[in-house]
Parts: sequence; C-alpha cells; structure tokens
Amino acid sequence: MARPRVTLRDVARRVGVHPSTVSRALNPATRGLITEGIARRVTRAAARLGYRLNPIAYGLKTNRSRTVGVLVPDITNPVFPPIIRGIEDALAEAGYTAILANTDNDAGRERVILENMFARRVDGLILATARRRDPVVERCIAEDLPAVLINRMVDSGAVSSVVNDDAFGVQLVVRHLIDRGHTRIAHLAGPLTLSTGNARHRSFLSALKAAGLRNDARRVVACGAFSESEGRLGFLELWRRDRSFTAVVAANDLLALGCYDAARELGVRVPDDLAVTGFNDMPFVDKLQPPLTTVRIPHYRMGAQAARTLVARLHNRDAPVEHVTLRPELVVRASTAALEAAGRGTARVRAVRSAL
Amino acid sequence: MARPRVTLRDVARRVGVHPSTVSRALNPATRGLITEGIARRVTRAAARLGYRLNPIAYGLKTNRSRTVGVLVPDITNPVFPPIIRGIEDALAEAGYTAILANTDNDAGRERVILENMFARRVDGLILATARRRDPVVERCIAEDLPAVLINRMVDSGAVSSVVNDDAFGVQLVVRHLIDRGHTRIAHLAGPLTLSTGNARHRSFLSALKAAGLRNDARRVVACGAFSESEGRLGFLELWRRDRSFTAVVAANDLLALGCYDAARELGVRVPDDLAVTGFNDMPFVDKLQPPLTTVRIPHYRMGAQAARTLVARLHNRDAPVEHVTLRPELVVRASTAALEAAGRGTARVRAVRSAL
DNA sequence: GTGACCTCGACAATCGATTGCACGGCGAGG
DNA sequence: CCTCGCCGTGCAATCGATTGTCGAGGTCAC
Repeated sequence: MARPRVTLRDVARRVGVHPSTVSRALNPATRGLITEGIARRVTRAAARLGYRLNPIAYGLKTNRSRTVGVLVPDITNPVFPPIIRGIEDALAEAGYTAILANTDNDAGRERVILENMFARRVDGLILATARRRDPVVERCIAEDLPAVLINRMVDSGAVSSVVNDDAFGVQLVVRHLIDRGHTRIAHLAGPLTLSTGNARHRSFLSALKAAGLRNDARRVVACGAFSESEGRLGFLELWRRDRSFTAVVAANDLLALGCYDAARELGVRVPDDLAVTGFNDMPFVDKLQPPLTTVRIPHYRMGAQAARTLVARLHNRDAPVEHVTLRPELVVRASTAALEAAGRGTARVRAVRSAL
Repeated sequence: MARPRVTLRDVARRVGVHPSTVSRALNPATRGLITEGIARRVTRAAARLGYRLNPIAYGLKTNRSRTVGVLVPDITNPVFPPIIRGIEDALAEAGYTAILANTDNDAGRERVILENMFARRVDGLILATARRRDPVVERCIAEDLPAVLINRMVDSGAVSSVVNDDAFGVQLVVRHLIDRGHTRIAHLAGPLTLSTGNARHRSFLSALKAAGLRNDARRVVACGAFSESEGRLGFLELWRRDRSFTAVVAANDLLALGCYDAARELGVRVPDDLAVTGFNDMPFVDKLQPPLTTVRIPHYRMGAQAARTLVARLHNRDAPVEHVTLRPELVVRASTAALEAAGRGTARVRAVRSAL
C-alpha cells in the first residue's frame, strides 16, 4: 500500500505549532526567524516522522522545479555519456535533477524539446548542442533562463560555457607529428558551423604556421558532419586532390575512423604509409588496429563543471558569465608511432599509390 | 523577460466561462460534459493564447508527475544509451519524461536514488539494474509503484519485464560454431547472480546438450563482473585448466574483449587458433581486430517496449504483468569466420602452445 | 400549466508548500 | 506603570490545476 506521505501539517500537528513555523524551521534560510528550541523540536519531529519536502508543491509555490534540462545531440554518441554522468553527479550534489533530451541536431525537434522543457519549468539548461549562432541559446537569453554551454560555444559569448582547450589539443597533435618527422600534414576538419570544428581548424592552421610549415589549402577538407562516413568521404577527397601528405589530423575520432576505412580501401597502411590522429579518445579507439593516437578530453569533468557553473548561477541570479576551459592531453598510440624509425617518406607512399 | 505563463484562468476569462469549464473542455476524458460549441471556443482560445498545462500544478492536484524514473548501472556502458533512447522516445510519445540515474551497482547508492525518485513522485520506474532477488523491486511492489524491468529479470517474475531472448542468442552462437566445425567449446560466463549471466550459462549448457556434445565442467568459468579485466582473468583461468577447446563463447562483448587481451598475451591468434564470440554487439566491436562475431540485441526496441509496457500499466492500474522477449540476431564477423576453410584443429593449437 | 428530470456549467474545496502581514507578549526606557 | 518596539509565531492568501456538488434553466410528459 502506498502509505500517505508525511506533510508539513503532520509535522506541525505533532509539534503543536503552525505549518508555516515548520516550513521556516526546516528552511535553512529562514531558520533564524524561529526560536532555537522550537526549531530543534521541529527538526527532530520531521526526522522521526520521515518528512520529505514535496517538490511538486514546492515547485508550484516558488515556481522553481530544482530541475535542469540537458540537451545533447545523441546520447548514443560515446562522448556524451561521461559528460552526462558528470552533469548528473554534480547536479545531484546540489539537490537538482537532470532531464535529458536528444535533439538529433534537428532544429524542429529542438524546438519541441525546448517547449517541453519550458513547460516542465526547468530552472536552467545545459546545452551540448549549440551551433555558433543558435536559436535555442537566443531563446534562453530572451526568456531569461540560465544556461550553460558545454563542449561548444556560441560566437557571441553571451552565455557561460565549459569547453575543451581545442587550440591546445591541436597543438599537441601537430607538435607530436612534427616530432615524428612529418612536415606535410593534412587536416580533416569537422563542420565549420560548429565551434569545435571551427576552432580545431583555425588552431590547425596556426599550429602549422607556428612550426614554420606552409599551409597548403588542398590539404584541408571540411566534412559535413562528425561521422565515420563523412570522414571516409573527406579522406577520399583529400586523396583525390593531392597525395603528398604523410599525416592526417582528423577533427575527431569518428572522422579518423573514416580515414581508416578509406585508407584500407585505397591500400594505404596506417601507420606505415600514413599517420592518423583523432580527437576525443572515445572508448575503444585503443582497440582499433592500429590503436589510435588522439586527444583525451576530460568529459566527465567538463560535465561536472558545467553543472556547478549553472548551479552557481541558479543560486545567484547575477553571477557573471563565465568561460571555463579545460586542458586535454595527448594519448600517443600506434597510429602515429615509430614513424621516423621506419625511415619512410613520400617514396614509400608513391609505391603504394602506383600499386593501386 | 520571462513573460508570465498563460493559465487556465486567462483562457476562462477570455472565453467568458469558469476555469473549471476550461479544464474539462481541454481534457479529452471530460470533454463530453461540455457543450460542443463552448468546447470548441475554449480550444481555439487556448490555442490562440498559447496555453500550456502547468505540469507542476497538475501534478500537485492529481499526485501524478508524468515522470518516470530510469535506473541503469552506468550510462557509460555502451549498451545503455540505445536502451535509454528507446525509453525516452517512447515515453515522450505518451507525454512522459524520464529521470535518469546511475547506480553503479551500489546498493547504498541505489537506496538513495530510490528515495529521491519517491520524493520526486515518479509515476513508475524502469529498472535495468535488477539482481535476481532485488530490494528495489521489492520496495516497488510494497509501495505499489509500477515498475518494468529491462534486460534483466527477477526470479519471482512478479514484475513486468522486457528481455532479450538469451537462450535463443546462445543457441545461434553455439550452432554457428558447430557449423564451423567446433566441438570443444568453452564458455566464459558472466556473474551468475545476474539473470543474464545465469540464463546465458544455462542456455549454453543446454545448447551443447542439444547438439549431442558433452559438457566439460573445466570449460566453463564464471566471471565476477561483465568487464574486460574480468574477461581476461577468466580466460587465463580457462587456459590454465585445460587448453583443448577451440572456441570461446563469452557472455558479453566486454568479456570477449578480455579474451582478446589474454589471447594476445598468450600468443594465441584469433581466429586462426581460437574462435571467440561475444554478446551485445556493442558499438565498434566491428572495428576490433579481428571484428567480433556477436549477438545483436535490439536494445532500442527493448527500451521502447519497456516504456510502452509501463505506460500501459500507468493508464490502467491493473494491467496484467507482462514478460516480453525480443529476438536477437547473430552477427558473423571474422573472429569466427572461415574456420573450417583453414582446416585447422587441435594440432595447430598445440603448435602454438608449445611455441609459448 | 406544472412538476420531474436532465444537462451543462459555476462554485468552491483541495493538493502541499511559501510568505506577507498582523498580532500577542515581552523587555526596556521614560 | 505605561507605552513603544521588536521578536517570534500564527493566519490566510497564493501558486495552477482538478473534481464533487449544486443550482439554473430547458425539455418533456402528464
């Protein structure tokens, strides 16, 4: 039997005071208004009866739901689960609950979901879906709903965000490749409409420049999406344009996977003929053949940080906009290893090419 | 500015009727009580004003939250995201929202989370965490909270469930191996305290029996958890006991991954010396070297089905307990391919072994 | 023409909390 | 001893919906 829940009145009756007194005694912010003795008796009685605040009633009265909406493109993409765990763990700590939704990067779906979030009276939003100019973000600003972006940013910078230091990550990769003797490095960029794709692309160009390498426009292809199939197509396009590169910096692991596919089709061997790097360090990329050199992003920490930033804003409506950047680390694996040891170069690549 | 939301009273005022009339006109179940003409005017006005039911107020009054708790062990485990998507998509269709929580298989955490779910007044629970005898499930029964189990079952069968047909899946795998010429087949079982580990183990034994193969107890090892490291240890134990088997049926993909690791350490080649099969068809196991033969479980459909079962129960409190079983399919890849073609057998395995 | 019945919608209570306001009692100061 | 002020608590309104009850008005039969 669902025993009836204990309410404020029950506690009040038990102690012999008015419900409002109980409410005040139990609320840390107003507890000071109540005589210490009574407050203690209330607390004890509440504990004994097993009183729990009814969040629904609380929400109705205060118009706060202690609930946060979390929008991700697709939870099935393995970068998001750790982010989500980070968010949920940090939110739980502050007494908030997450409501998750997948947008599939579909603007229509996004609108519906957003509508639903508003209806559910979420106190704030964490968005992993932002485009560089984003209607959802603008709506949040217009409606004055606190939001924090994660993983991506909007160009205007008007909303708090927690992102990976993409520039630093790309730098790590490029330096690593140069250390391995590469000078002709191609880039398989992500969609330039996403801040990640854009930032990594720009960072790639400046990393080349910083190393004194010339930038050949033929060696950069932007993919339409962060997916394996787009990666494959992108690599084929790179290859069609010019085959003189000895390394590819893919803007994320899925694109790198596409490179593997295309390379296999073309008979190009990784890493003997070509070095490939990814970005994200998704689960299992260490199990690929060869294991993928990539950049590990602190996803869990990013999630937790985003949640904390949002909670801070929720507790203090005019906390300043904050942009947190977390440092990634390079994970070297066999897809780029032992290059100079093999003493290989263009000649070898040419041989493969003619064998096609 | 957060414009004030439109309420029932606003609509009522606009049409010139009482709020209760609006409520009834908008609720399909009670709409019949209202004259068609008024009902239409109300509907139109509501649409024009952009009225949206306030779920908080609704929840307070009806003691229903249109919210469902979803407990999974760890969203980071790649089998769960598709399940969760299935759940959320199906729930959304019925106007419900999921609240997700990760238990980490920790009973203490589970209790806290459950308490929180009760406090949030979830209308029902979907559990992917059930042990064969489970306190959470018992609590749900005691409190009369509708629940549906997914992926796992409880021994008592007292709660609805949606599971994969593990027996059928194991049968597919064993038959496939036998077709490939294997007769000495080992089994790396999961924890027997979980219904999946238990069912797959039992099915393995009966599949052997059905094929007229003898069951050698040395060829079965139960792992302590569904993890790569446990899989590795389990395989080493199998190997220590007896090396005459030519194939391993792992109870899930992570265990199979552990087999790959151990095999590599021992110098055993897959599939040339040993066939390995998994279970689940996790993302990227097709990228392993060699790609893993495994059983694909319809995770998304399971999630969706679980949600629908729960919603049915929510709409009709005495819907019968229901156990749905979904059929998996065999995905043949290189980890078991072309065995008989290689004409290999014990002799070859012996050779490898002596080479250690 | 009148009474019984039925239909439709208004009224008001309610869910469980928060919070502005009023009030009673007490201490201090004149 | 009276009054003023303040402190601590009770009172009651409120958030936005649902729903049992009641009454007004219309219809129909006698």
